Amino acid sequence: MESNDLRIFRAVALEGSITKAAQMLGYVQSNVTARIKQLEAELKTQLFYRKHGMILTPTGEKLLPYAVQILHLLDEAHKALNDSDKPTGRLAIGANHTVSSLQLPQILSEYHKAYPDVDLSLTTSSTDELIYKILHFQLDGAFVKSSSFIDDNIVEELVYEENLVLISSPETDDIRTACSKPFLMNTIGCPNRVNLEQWLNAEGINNIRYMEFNNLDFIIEGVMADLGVSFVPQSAIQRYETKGLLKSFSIPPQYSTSKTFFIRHQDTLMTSALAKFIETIESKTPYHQIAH
Amino acid sequence: MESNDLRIFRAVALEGSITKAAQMLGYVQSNVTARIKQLEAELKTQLFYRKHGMILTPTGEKLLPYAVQILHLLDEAHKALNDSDKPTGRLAIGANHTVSSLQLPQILSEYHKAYPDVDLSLTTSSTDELIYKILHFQLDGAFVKSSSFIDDNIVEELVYEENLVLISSPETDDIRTACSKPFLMNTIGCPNRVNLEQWLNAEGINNIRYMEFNNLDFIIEGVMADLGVSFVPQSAIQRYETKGLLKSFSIPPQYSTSKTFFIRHQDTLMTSALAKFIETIESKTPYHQIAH
DNA sequence: ATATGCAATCATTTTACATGATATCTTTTT
DNA sequence: AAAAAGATATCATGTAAAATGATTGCATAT
Repeated sequence: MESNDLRIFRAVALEGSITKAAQMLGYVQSNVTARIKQLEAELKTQLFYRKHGMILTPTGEKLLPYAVQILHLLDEAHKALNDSDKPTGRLAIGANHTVSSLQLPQILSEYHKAYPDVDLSLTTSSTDELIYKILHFQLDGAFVKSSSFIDDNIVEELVYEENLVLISSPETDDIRTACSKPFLMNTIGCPNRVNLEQWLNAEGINNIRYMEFNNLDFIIEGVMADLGVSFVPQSAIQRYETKGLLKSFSIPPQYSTSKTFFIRHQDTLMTSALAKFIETIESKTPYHQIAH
Repeated sequence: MESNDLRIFRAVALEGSITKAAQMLGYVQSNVTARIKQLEAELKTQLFYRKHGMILTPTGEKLLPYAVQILHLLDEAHKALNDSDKPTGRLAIGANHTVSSLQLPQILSEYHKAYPDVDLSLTTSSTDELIYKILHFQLDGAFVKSSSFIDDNIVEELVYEENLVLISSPETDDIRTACSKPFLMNTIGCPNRVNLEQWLNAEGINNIRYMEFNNLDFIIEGVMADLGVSFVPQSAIQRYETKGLLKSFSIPPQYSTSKTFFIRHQDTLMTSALAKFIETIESKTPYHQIAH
């Protein structure tokens, strides 16, 4: 019993006539006769009384609601897939710990408001793990900091460029004094920290001490309390600096520029849910260009 | 998109592999590949990522639940039809006014208790209309009084034989006196009335007056109040006669025998619901034999 | 009694499905 | 780095099921 058998069965049942059903379906009458007889043989039961027309037997009446529902579902399924203007389904996004706290909540919130039918999921993990999941199609895309991923299957898009500054308590006189204090930083592997170390190296500053914090607010509070110094997005501390709660020092752009990328598999199916997500990213950020 | 396409799609989605799905379905690998590609072409969308295995795309994930449900319903439908030991569905029974009030409620009640999953429907109307509905498969069967229906498509079965008696008030001396009173009878067309008239004719009694009642209890009350006489099943008045509330007179069996038949179309599909109904009738009545 | 409307039958064509062998690509093993 | 293993894609070919067109036969209506 296949769905087309049920389509023919339904037509005959509703029309009460093989001839009319055949016209409706665009078949020739003899074919409809054959299909119905075949269905009756397969189900080992009579579905119609033939009385100069076709009248459902009690068994046929049992089958009809199933036929109607199954055909309706087939129709629904077709619509659900082809109705691709309306973003629906699941959208699995990943993010490195470094990016999740700042722009991402805004982007997700705005996207969810615009497209509430999409089930958003956010996975926060290390960049390596994010890349693995993208290569295995477990994520539709991810926000990461570092670029150039070797793998040809990954396409990346710059979505945000931030300026990192060295921050310290207001009393600090100069950069070198600041650098003698402990650095309140994220755990190893954070790209900001890699940049920082490169600069410190270039300046010939060694003997650096770290204190590990994985929360930006804690870090800022710690710096204001003169627990140590840090290296954070300028935008995140602007309001504290204007109030005189801390002091910031700029370092050369090749070290201070932090780039956020949206990466995805080059073969990801561009669903409307994903397309609209990328649109949302772009609308929130002045920068965007395709790399690789 | 037909159900077999979905069956193949489901297997590939669940196995994550065309090769395994093919083994499971008893197909050769290349066929499964072709079916999936064809389905993707028909739906104009990609359903799987190919990464040394098959991984559902977001669109594929949308389709899967439909496929699962549709295939489940097909299975259900098949079971519902072949599970013919268990009476279910609708059973449309008809009855002439004459029979509906006595044995029928008992039969229906007993049947419903035994097979509560059958939707019983009872249509009370004239014998002619009952026969029309049976010939057009609008009723699965009907209880009627008169026999021999000319139409070859109707089969009949005797289910009940009753003895009709002439009843009158206790003071009535003999049959002829009784017959001078008005007859309280059902409307024209009632087979009992036909029998009665045949006997009266044979006895040479004319000038009969009728009063029409379509309720047996009213008739009996009327007779006890000496409003007139009547011609009713002996079983219905037995308890009144033993109390001396009325008197009954027998007439020859060729006129007094009232037969109830269960008739149906010879081509009615013998569902288990109908078979069990006929069993119930037979168990309630000592008489049963196939006629015609 | 005749004509009409409808389903059944059957020989034939057409289409879609299934197969088997082979190519191609990816991942794992050596 | 090379080879083997494991997976899907492609293609020519075979096969079975579906669809057609013409005709027959039955039941209803005029």
